[in-house]
Amino acid sequence: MPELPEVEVLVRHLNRVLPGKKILHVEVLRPKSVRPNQPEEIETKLKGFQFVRVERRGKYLLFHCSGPRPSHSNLVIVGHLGMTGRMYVFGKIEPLPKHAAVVLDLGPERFVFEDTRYFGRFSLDLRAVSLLGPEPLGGGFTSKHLAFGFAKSRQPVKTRLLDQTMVAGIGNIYASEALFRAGISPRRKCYSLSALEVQDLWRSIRAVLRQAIAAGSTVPLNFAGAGSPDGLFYYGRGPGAPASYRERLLVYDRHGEPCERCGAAIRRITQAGRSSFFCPKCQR
DNA sequence: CACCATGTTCCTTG
DNA sequence: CCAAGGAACATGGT
Repeated sequence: MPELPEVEVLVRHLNRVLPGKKILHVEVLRPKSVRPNQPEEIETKLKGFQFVRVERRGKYLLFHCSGPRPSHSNLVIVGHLGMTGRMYVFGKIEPLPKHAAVVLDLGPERFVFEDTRYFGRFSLDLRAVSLLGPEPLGGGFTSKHLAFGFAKSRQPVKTRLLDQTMVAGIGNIYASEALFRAGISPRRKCYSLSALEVQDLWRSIRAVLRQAIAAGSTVPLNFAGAGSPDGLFYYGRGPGAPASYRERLLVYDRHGEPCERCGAAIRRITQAGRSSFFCPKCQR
């Protein structure tokens, strides 16, 4: 589920339900999900703490918590959804999902971090967060910043956009979408982009992310979905995807379909081991 | 069985 | 030394 817009929508939701809730008990069912911490460490350190607010940094979720006594220092739990992670607050009657990784007892409810592939995290390790580049929708991300990040790079621009230390939160879907919007081929070398192209791309990145957040915010999320916490948010383009979502992805996973703008067939290529989608006619 | 998947990190290569 | 590419991680869908 993991690019910036999806995490942003999730964070907004969690901020409506988590603040003020106290962690009465912690259960780590998948030790890998809390790495590099130990399960016992997580279970003992989190117990008794209370959620204050949830913050997003790139694709990371930062759960700010306060201790049971003022003498306790505050605590930040670092969450990341990986490829398949989900987080939600459930009534206790609901059965735990097959791949529940961490469960927090909140009293009448329970917070669940579920992660099929266990690429995600729920730890106390802030190192990766400290290395992140600026927020693409924040003031620290300017077209000059982007130009600087491209200046000496011989990487294809698509690959570079996925570097979280340059700018935080862009993933495989929105990298392709932003390049399509800007009319730039994913294969272009970073240093070859003109100042105007960089500015177009900068604008496109922000527009694409903003639109996705807006779309996700309008989808009726069902975080209490009975047995199917997935009814809430679908991040692909399958038959289960909300129409608003499907329509917004103009090139991603549309290999062979006609380009929305010119009708040419969308192409799929592999870059740095990952699929990129683009219109060979519109994007140069 | 083969190939694909929204991400990050580690190791190797050049 | 650095940049870039690829594999690994683990599971499920097609």
